[in-house]
Amino acid sequence: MEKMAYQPQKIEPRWQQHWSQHQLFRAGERSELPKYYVLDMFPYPSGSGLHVGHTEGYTASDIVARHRRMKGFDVLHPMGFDAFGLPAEQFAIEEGVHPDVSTRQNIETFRKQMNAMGYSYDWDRVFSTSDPSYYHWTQWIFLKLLEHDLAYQEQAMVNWCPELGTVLANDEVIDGKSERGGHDVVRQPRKQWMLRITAFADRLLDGLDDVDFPESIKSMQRDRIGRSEGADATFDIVDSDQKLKVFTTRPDTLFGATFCVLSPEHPLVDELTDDEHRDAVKSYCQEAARKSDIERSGTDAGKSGVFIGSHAMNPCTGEPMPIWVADYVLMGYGTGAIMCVPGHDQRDWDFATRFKLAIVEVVSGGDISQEAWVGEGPHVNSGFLDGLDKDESITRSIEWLEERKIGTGIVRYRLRDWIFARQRYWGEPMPVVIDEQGKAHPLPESALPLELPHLDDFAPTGTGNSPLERATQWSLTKVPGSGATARRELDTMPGSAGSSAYFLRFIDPKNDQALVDLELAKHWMPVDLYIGGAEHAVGHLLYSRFWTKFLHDIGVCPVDEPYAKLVNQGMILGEDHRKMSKRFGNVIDPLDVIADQGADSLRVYEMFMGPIEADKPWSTGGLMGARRFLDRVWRLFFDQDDQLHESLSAQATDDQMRILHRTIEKVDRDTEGLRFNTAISQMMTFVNELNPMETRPRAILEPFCLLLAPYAPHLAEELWKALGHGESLMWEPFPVSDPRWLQQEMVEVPVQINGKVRTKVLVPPEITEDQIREQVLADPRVREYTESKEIAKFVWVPGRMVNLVVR
RNA sequence: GGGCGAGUGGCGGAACUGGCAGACGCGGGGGACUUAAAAUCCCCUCCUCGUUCGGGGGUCCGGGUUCGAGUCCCGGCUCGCCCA
Repeated sequence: MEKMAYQPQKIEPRWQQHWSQHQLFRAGERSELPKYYVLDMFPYPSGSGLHVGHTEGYTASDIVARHRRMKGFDVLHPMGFDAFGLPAEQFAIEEGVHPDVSTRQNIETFRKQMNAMGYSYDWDRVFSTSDPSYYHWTQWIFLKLLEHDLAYQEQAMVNWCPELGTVLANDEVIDGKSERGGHDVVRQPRKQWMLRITAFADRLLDGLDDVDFPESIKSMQRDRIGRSEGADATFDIVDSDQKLKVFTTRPDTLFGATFCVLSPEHPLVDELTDDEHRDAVKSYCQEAARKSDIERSGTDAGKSGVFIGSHAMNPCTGEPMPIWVADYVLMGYGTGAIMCVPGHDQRDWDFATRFKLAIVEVVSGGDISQEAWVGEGPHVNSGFLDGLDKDESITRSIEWLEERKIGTGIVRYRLRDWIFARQRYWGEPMPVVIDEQGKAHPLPESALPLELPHLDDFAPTGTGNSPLERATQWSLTKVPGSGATARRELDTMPGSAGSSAYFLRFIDPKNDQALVDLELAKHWMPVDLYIGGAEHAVGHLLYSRFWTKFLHDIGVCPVDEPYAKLVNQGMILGEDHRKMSKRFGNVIDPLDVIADQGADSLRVYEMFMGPIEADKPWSTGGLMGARRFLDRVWRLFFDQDDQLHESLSAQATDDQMRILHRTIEKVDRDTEGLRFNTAISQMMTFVNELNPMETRPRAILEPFCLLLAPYAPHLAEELWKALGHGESLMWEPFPVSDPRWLQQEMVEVPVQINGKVRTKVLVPPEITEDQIREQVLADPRVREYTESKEIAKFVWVPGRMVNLVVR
């Protein structure tokens, strides 16, 4: 007869079916228990399916979900699909399939893969952002934003990508190319729907103090928000009635301002340019328009610029300051004009040196003939600020500006409002109609969801208009409540719309009266653990935090921070240590791995590779190691003929109890702390130590089986059943370690002499200092080193080590 | 240029609040079993001197604090990410 051994391909599908049939992972069934909400960043259902990078994060969250269930929590662990947006649409266009069809197909593939991994999602709650019953509420939130004056239309400079036929968000543009496809992107003015995220800038900043996110993510968000305190100052222009408003973070250095720089787009450029300089300025501005913000503020910043022939008056010194145009000053930030203090700003110093402009010292402490002095020191050459330090003189200079009504203290942000429109087909329709005067009217809530009309030709129009203009029937409508002719808004929402409140919808996915029932939301929010890639560090996280704060304000969401704890899983690199990519041919498909070694091996291997947040290279050998570990687990339970080991009924020995309880303690603590790699290494140690032992007592194997369950759930179920249990172990209580078995009878204590380990002594853990001192000094090895020497010091760290300082 | 993070065997990585550096796994070497191979099991595997016991060195580099530093402090180098 054929030997069974461990055959994951046979047992895994069986248990997946069992779990799904018995709906074992439904949340909310045990509401008397404390809740735990563990969420993955849901995926774009792309055509290429999941790869092993996705499965790393999903496996981690699944282990946490399973561990928490066994620890007595009611766990909400949902999954859905971020189906609207560019990736799905580009895929559809490339394949010549309607996105509605391709999205469904792709979701089917994703679900198949996720099931094959053995993930314990509550599939009752699944939705896709492209489902009308879901985007109903995305549209509803938009109406609420409109109602609260947080959505508005504006002529704005946008990133227009002719190839994709749409406007892109700043974070979808990298080095002047589109993130998707690498197409050229140009700056263009266009009337756009915008969301006033800037109104929440301070709250988005302050909220970071209260959440458990990686420091790097927090600092990226702080950078993006870019709060800076300073002052606006208004300068007179020599021989002109115009005034020039500049923003500066260092109003205290006003006495050192020797020139001003305007952005090429600044409205006064034309008026203030004299005839002599007009040609040069004009061609400079045209050149600048071709560059992206990133190029302009990049490393060459401050290397170019032209004088326009006018001067502003320095209000402190009364000296004229030549006005220049330079492309490193951006219109989108501050007032689009700056005052330059070359003595104390390196970029201004470089510019002044290059164009031979005056450099004046106003803060002492450096040598401004060599470089700008950006450190602190008493002010000099600064009239009423002389001798004051930085903080004091900032305060005084702002007071001085305000007294003279030529300036004011102000806080500015780098954060821009959120461009909330795409000229693409595959997105949420805006619940808005435009009347013949061009005025926007919101739809009533009763008209939601406004369904996306079916279009056979959904490709971008190429004119900059949305493909929805082809849906003429759909587009033609009336102004709600008036009967006046109108057309629907043809732009659709951007990709990040659907993911900005989805965590709320998972709580109550079938509610057709509200986004989410408030009581249920109070129960489940916030998300206790959110796992996903760092690529969403700013965009998605900032947007969803913004929406959460807004929904909180209008009483719809009980919390104002959605995620209590965030973890970014690292990248899985190819076996060649390069980023996994079709180009390098180093992509690993989880389904192939599952077919070869089983899902449990893949789960255990990915968790064993290293810390969850680190980038780690794939290793086929490493995967085989995980498989061998599970093989050894199998053989721990079964003999050669696949019969349970006869010694199952044996009494557990003290050694066995100690190794078991050490393992329980470490696996529990490490799983809790998301240190899955060390939890697994402890289970490996357990198997290695138990393997040569004579007996395999049930009292040892059963708890181990439960420890293994979150990591290798299929194998654990199979073993649990073999041990004679009729029920799934998914809700069995997680083993608890007994402190009595954590105590060692004797501990081996290293003895150092002058910091070097020379010998070891075996002592009971509760030995006193006097006792161990006596034992150590009597030790023959120690005596070799102490003979005829003085013992200057005796250090005893209880239970850890001894150090003798000998002279 | 600024911020954040990282640098430990041939490789992935361990090391609690300063306390035996290299757990666990991969790879490599040797052995057992086998007609043979695979699989499995056992032993060795940081470098170096040494026959063994043992000695010396060793966590990117240079200093420091400490009885004791991978861990803390100062200075430097390299890499990664973000911002400029």
